[in-house]
Amino acid sequence: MRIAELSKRTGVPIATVKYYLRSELLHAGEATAKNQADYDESHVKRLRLIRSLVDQGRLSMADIGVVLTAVDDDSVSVHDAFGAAQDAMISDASRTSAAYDAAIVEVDKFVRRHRLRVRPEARVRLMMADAIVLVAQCFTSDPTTPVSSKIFDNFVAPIRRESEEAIASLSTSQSRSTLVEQTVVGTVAYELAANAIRRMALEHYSSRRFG
Amino acid sequence: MRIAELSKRTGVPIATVKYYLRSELLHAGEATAKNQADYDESHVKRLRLIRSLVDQGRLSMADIGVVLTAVDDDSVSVHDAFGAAQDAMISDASRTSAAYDAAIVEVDKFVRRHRLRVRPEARVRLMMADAIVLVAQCFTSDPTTPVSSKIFDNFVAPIRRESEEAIASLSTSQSRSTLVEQTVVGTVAYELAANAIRRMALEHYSSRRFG
DNA sequence: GATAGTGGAGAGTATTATTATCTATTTTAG
DNA sequence: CTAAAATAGATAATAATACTCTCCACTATC
Repeated sequence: MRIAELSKRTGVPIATVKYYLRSELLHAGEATAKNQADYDESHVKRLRLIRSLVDQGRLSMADIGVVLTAVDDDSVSVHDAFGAAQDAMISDASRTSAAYDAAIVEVDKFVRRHRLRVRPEARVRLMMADAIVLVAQCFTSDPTTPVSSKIFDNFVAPIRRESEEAIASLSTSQSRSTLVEQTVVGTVAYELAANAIRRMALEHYSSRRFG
Repeated sequence: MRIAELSKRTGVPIATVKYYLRSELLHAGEATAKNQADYDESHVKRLRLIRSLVDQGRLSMADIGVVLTAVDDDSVSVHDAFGAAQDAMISDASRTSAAYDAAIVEVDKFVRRHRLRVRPEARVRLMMADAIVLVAQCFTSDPTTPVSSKIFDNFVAPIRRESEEAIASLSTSQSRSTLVEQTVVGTVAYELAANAIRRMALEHYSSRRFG
């Protein structure tokens, strides 16, 4: 198909498609002439993936580039690619305070206590530390002393069950890149859904108590 | 305290504090002279809240303004303020496709099935619809036919338990604005933590299967 | 009494994600 | 076959956002 149809099928303006091509987020179509190229379903799929990461995942173009590189690089295993993609999906805020250092210690305890196989350098540890700092800052009188990671212990069991199932349900008949892709989008979709459900539940119980 | 100390205690640059004052996200200090004002703990607290919403909640200044208005307006009940704040915490993407209309129908079914007291106009419904569209787009061959909301049914029970507890644990001895504030920050903190834990669990099980 | 800090207002800047323009083709409709 | 429409690719322009800087007329402090 030509660019006009690609644009129509995905709802992404032609100028934006060209921009993604230039940025190498989208692979070039098959050239048929000096100023003609042929796009296929893989372009539609990739475009949808990019838009999902922009709109729902709220990733920057740079981070999307890292995620897509991880998806596409065949020399990297599924697990490593997924790790790289996950790292790219975590913002790089400053995180340079005493509270952070203390929070990181709590995260390490948490990981050990639950025997989670998480890389020591995995950025998801920073994400968890963010949460701990946030709770300390807004729910305690002294924001500098860290909150114990035990307050999150009750979350672990149900989340583990669900995520184990999510990984198990991936079909190995899929190509490597599709597996990574699905895990990435699945992460975004799951988080959206789970957060939405909790917000609904909060509104429900808030209504009962305060409404 | 003067602005320099306020800046030092919160890590927010003076120029930025002034910007928040101008934008009315931060209330003015008590004026002691034509060019002097006195700031107190309430300013420190508010500044931390703003930074949390910027850094972790990824809200725009405009949306933070809406949230803070809901927090501050004493004429609105805790429940209504919380609803307004939650609405402001959901992005306003386009959401104009056939797939969306179908997804919204699924969300309504979901809300009814679980007997959740959620306002018909609550924007969290759009958030849930986003998740359904995303799953349809990336896990099915035909992205236009909607995915059933039942795929999320298993999430509900544990999330309900946790959120019921979260609402119950709020101390009524707190001021109205503090209650709303804590629910807002709590939402951000919880989502951060829960998402982080799931990502850790995903890495764990991915490591077992693919590592 | 010199030096540094302050409130307030307005202008300036950096970044990001597009969107527009231009040129040299190529396709396509009449 | 030919004129209008579309395309690739490159460069420039734009819109929005979140700051950051510069002034100025004071005020505090050493």
